[in-house]
Amino acid sequence: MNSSAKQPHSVSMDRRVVRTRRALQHAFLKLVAEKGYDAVSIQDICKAADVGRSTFYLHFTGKEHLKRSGLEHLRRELEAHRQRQADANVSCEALEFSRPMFEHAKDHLHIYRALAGSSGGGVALSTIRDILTDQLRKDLSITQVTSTVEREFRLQFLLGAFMSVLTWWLDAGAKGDPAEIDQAFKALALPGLSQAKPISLPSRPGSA
Amino acid sequence: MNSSAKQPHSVSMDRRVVRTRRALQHAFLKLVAEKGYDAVSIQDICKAADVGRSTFYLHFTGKEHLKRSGLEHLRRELEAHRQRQADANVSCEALEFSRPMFEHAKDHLHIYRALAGSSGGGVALSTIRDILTDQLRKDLSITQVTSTVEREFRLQFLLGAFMSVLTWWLDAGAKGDPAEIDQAFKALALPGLSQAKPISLPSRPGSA
Amino acid sequence: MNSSAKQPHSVSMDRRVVRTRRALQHAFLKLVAEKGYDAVSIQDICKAADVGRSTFYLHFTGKEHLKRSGLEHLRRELEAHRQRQADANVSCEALEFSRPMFEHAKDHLHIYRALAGSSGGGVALSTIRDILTDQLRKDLSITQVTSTVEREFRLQFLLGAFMSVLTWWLDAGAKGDPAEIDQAFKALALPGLSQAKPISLPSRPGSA
Amino acid sequence: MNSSAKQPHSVSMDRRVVRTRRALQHAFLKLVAEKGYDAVSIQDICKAADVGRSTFYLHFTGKEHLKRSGLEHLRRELEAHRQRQADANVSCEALEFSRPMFEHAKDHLHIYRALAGSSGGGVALSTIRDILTDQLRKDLSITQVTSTVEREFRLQFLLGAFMSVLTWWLDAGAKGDPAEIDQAFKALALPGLSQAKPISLPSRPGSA
DNA sequence: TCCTAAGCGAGACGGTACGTCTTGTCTTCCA
DNA sequence: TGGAAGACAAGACGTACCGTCTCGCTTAGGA
Repeated sequence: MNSSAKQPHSVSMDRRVVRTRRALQHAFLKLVAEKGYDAVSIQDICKAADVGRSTFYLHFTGKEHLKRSGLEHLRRELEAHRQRQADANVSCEALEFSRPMFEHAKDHLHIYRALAGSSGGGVALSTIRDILTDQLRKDLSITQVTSTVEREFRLQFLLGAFMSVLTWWLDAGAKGDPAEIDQAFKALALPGLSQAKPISLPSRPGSA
Repeated sequence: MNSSAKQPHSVSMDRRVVRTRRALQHAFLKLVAEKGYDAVSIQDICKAADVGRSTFYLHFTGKEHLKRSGLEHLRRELEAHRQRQADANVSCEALEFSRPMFEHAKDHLHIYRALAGSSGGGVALSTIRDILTDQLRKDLSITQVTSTVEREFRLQFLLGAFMSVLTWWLDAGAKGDPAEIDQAFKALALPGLSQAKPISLPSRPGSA
Repeated sequence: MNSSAKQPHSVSMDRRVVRTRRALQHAFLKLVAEKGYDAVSIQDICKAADVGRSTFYLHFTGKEHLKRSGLEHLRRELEAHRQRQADANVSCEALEFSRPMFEHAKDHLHIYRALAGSSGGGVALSTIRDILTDQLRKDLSITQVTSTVEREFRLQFLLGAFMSVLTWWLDAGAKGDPAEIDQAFKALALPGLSQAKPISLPSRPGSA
Repeated sequence: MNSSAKQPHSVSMDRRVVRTRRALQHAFLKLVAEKGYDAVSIQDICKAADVGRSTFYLHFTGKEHLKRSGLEHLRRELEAHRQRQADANVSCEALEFSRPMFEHAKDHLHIYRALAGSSGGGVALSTIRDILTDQLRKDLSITQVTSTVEREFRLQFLLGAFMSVLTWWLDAGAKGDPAEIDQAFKALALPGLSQAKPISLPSRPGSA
């Protein structure tokens, strides 16, 4: 009963279990936001959630697992959100990934600030980045860029820039309409991308 | 005797001290590259450096201190490198920070891969980022951008993109001439920057 | 429903209950014989008996209770056996307790080896000893020994010797006729007892 | 540095180590006397000795080890005591083991009561028994008894009786001269032994 | 050249946290 | 609706590090 994926969320799951997990996840977010991921011990979480430490291990294998359980939830939400966006908005311009992300972040500000803001140490940044990587890769594959290296290079550039901007925006309170920040981001990013000139790069920089 | 700054480097410093510190720093880099920063315990470092654990605490207050001591060294080197570059090359184009950085990274590849590569978990990324922030801020302050917010936004964008590209390049082995990757980076970054249109942003997104 | 004494054995007792208890007691004996009393956890017993752990607590208050429940059964059997012997055999020589005990042990060898043999750690030795103490006390009270202290001293001597011999005999497989070992035991014990000389002992060594 | 046997007792051993071990052993005895061996947790011992729990594990592998360390000490002492007795008293009558034992027990009453008395649950009884077994075996081997089985049988009888008497005597406060109780013990034991008649026993009751 | 101050190793020590295990109670769910 | 399943709190276990400390030995660098 350890995996959060085992039970499709509250389908015939003991109500105590639901209660306990929610308490743990909530306490986790709170503490991470306060002290940063590394400084939060499992004991802290249990104390904050008012849950016995052994009970913690009935549900999660460790701090890492608890974190991932939350992120998995996030991923599913984001994926759904993106899908809805894509369905509604046909005018699929380039860099489709950024807008839904900003919107979703604003909608779940408290979570994102804990997991992606500078408080909390950006625990989940790499996970979010992975999620976005998938999407962006698709976006770029349909462009005119032929070289794999060139494509990967642009991927890194865009994602780095985006994650940085996202974190900054979250830290600042995510004020304003997500559309605004998205527009600003694209204003900086697109001109460079549209440059046809495929800069020469070492033919095979590696795969790591 | 704890601070590395106390002694102006090898001026009348006991040779044993030098030996010990070097051994510790070397072991630290090796282990971080192998297992990642968090997974390296002080005990590991001492064992690898063949240094008594209590001796460690004669020189450093903890793992964090040891890391910073190495980065301080790096910072000074980088600063010097930048200065030399600036003196020699008068054609100060924009985004002056990137080129020296790529070069310095390639020159000290083994250190950078341990501290900034994905192995090692990017321990020093934030420190490097801080170093670059100072420089980039100066670069941007002389541009036409007036709004503080707009400037900060561009800063985040550029640094994020740069750090991402740098890490990627390092992970791939830092093949090719630093000038090449620098050129590629600027090709993506500059067009967006030169856009005069200062995108409207929430007047005061924050200060963090 | 906890006490085994509550129901006078199979008088209108739910057959499922009987089944469950028997399963637990059986598993208990098996495991004690295998690993010794202390090393057997309630979890082990339940697993071996294929009974839910909470069910265990419906019938017994703990491991100790389970053990006693078995011994109570034993005590009743032993008492009955003794009575039968006494009725049949009128030639009540001294040390009447030993013979029925050896016989009963041989008759229920598997139980005795688990509870009194060196495997199992002699869990029940003290209980058996208590049972025998009652009987022996009566035997001794009719002898010529007057001093309470002297009587107690002889009690301890005899019981200690008997329990030790019994355990040894059980560990060795309880081979041979119980009458033989009983005869041997008495041959060592009786001469000393028949000595009339009441050795001087500190008038009141205590009461424990 | 875990074994108490490694260092011949305070020969160049860190005084802190001596202090800590003594504190632990002392606390152990006290608690065992109070609550019985099983009910004493390592945490209790550490708290009572005012020693960090991790420090405990620097010296002992567990409760068992701590117990044995004390008994090892006891064994050496007893052996020495026996030797002294044997040297002084040439009139080596039979059953030489009992007298020194009673004397030693009286000399170290507080230890014996904790480890062998009924309070404390007779933690060390089996160990003491083992020690005595060696000695008694020698005593019996020089008697006229030829059969191995017969000899083993007498061994069990005597040891059982002796341990029982010893425990009883300790529980009662070990009042009186050790010589008195020893004399009483021998008065019960010797007549049976001197009986020449080697009772028939199953030729080979086993070896366990 | 010596000898004195330091660097150093070894490791004892009290802590904190870990992940595991067992116990006895209490609650949910299902047949 | 009563009993089985199992969630739960409590707390001990043995391990791993941490940071502090004391102890002697070695050794470098100034007298």
